[in-house]
Amino acid sequence: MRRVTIKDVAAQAGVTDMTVSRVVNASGPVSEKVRLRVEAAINDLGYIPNQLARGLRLKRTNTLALVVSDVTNPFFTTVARGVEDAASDAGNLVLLCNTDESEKEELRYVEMLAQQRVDGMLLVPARSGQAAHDLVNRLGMPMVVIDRHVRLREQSVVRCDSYGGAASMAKHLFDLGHRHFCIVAGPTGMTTSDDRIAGFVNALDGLDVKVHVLHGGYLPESGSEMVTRAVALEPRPTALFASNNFLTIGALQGLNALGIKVPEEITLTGFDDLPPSLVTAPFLTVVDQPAYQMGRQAVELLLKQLDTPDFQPTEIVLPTELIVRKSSAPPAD
Amino acid sequence: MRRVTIKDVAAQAGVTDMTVSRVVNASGPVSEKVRLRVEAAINDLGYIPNQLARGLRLKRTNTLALVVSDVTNPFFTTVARGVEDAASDAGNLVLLCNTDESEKEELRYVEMLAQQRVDGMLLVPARSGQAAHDLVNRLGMPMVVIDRHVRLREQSVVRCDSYGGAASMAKHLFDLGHRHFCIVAGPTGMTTSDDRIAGFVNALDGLDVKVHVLHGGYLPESGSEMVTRAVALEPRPTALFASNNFLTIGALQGLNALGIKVPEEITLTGFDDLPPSLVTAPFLTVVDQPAYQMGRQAVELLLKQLDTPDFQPTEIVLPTELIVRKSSAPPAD
DNA sequence: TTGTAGGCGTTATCAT
DNA sequence: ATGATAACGCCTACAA
Repeated sequence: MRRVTIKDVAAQAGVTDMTVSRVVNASGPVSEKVRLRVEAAINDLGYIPNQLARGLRLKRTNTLALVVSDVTNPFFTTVARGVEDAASDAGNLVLLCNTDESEKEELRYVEMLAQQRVDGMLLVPARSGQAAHDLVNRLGMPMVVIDRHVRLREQSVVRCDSYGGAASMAKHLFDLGHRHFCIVAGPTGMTTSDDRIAGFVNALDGLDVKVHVLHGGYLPESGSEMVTRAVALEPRPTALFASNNFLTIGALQGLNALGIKVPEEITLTGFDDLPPSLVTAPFLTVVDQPAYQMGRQAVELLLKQLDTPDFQPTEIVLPTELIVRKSSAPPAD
Repeated sequence: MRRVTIKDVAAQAGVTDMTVSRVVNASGPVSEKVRLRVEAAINDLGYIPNQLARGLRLKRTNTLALVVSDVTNPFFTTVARGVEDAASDAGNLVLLCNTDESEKEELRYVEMLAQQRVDGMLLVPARSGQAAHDLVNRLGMPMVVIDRHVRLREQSVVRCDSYGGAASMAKHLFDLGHRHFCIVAGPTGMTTSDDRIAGFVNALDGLDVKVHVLHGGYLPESGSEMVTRAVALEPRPTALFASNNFLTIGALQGLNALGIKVPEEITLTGFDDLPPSLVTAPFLTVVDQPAYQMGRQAVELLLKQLDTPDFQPTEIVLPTELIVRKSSAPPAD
């Protein structure tokens, strides 16, 4: 059950492999007559070009890698869809990797991907992402960072205005009359989370308000856990701001479990919206980011980088949108 | 900026490439002294084995492909996570492809994946999936079909008991007192959908009930659209059963838009649960399938198939679970 | 324990 | 317009 090679096709068509190669890739002059014969042979034999051999020769695999913390998070799911669509449009395949925020996993994947000679990498850095970033750079692998960025490193990034988005949320809540806030955040060190905290806090700078910041994990359970700490603060904050979608959902679950009504007893807001296809009754006031577009643009940037020598690292910052819904209301008093 | 090859390492360590190969793959005897020298050279030079060359020689790429209709559907998102985890555990990478239920796209991907010489394929067939299945078979590519299956073809499948799951739902609704049902289904031809309809209908066979079946697309909008048709039926059905998660959500959105209260005015149920991390207040009565496990087991089956000559097509049918929640209640009357 | 020869399936380059 | 040659980087088989 040997695979059909270019030589088999050549023999069948009575030419050499080079001629077949020219036909397959339209990479050189071939007489009409010969071309037809070769095409017939290709169909007869069911020839499938071997991209391994091709890649070995051309140093190009038409394969990109997407490394995220967890596809299961709808934000990343949507990013992944954008990435796959844009890659597919350009004839590229996408390898998907989940790190679960582990820098060790991240490094392991980068190494595997380097071995696979992927053409480029789309990376959502796990935590600080320094080590992975340095490795990728040392290997000279083209890369575009998505969502978060890596501090103190030159890099191409496609991200959102986390700072401004959080600031707009802070203003919204302040305008509603809130003066005592609690930010439910993930681990420190992620630039998005840090930016969101900074944006929120600085927007309220100079005003007579109190802002607590709680740090925890990045999964819903952690949101639930932090929210029980938040409502135990004295005096109890009247408005909560969670720094990502999983934390927001976890916070809401936690409040439900505690029997605390949103927004009657407390206001809950967050970063990241949920896709309309997942929500029957949109309820949460959130800062939304264009996840799908982030994925698409990251790929476009990466591909441009691939065939531009001396490409300069580029930063693309997409705008966020404040979506006001039922979960935010004036404080009860 | 040439890449370091095995020969560079060999030269640096004062041995031949074969010896380096033996060290890298632990594939033959190497004296302690030489091994240390080679390892030092590998580190010095930052050698990264080229999997293209390796794959070309070994005819093995350690890469699997997952072809689904849309990762954005939480069912497939979860399957994808299971696939990636299991593949990663075995040192494999996963290529992700979205077909959007297009058989043309499906074929295009299968062809690209064959060119990449992936070791095997995990396929959720688009619609009937016949053409893709035949192509994969003709190419002799190992494959495991997930979720749906391809009619009249021998194949390895990991799927759920759609028939039994739907039957248990029918019984649940009948026991609540419902006698007039409407099934909100996707396009015909998908085995899951067809099985769910059959399971539901047959479970009520011989009983004095009425069951309407509506067919449409597979996205939420279609669920909304069908539900407006459903509630216009005379007499209006008292219980709805949607054949997948997107249709269920769409149906609920549609009912909300029409101002029809669930479950007070109508009972709404569906197939597929939503991950707990996405839902704050679980509400829908559903038949749940173990999506993550399906992904994992599919990979395990595929890997077993890879290194078992004459592997016999195997079918794994996982049980479903009826989860009764607030959206189902006795008919109003 | 280590090395030599050859080939995996392509394509760039140069020649005819 | 077509062909011969060599190389991409690695590993199997065999020899030393």
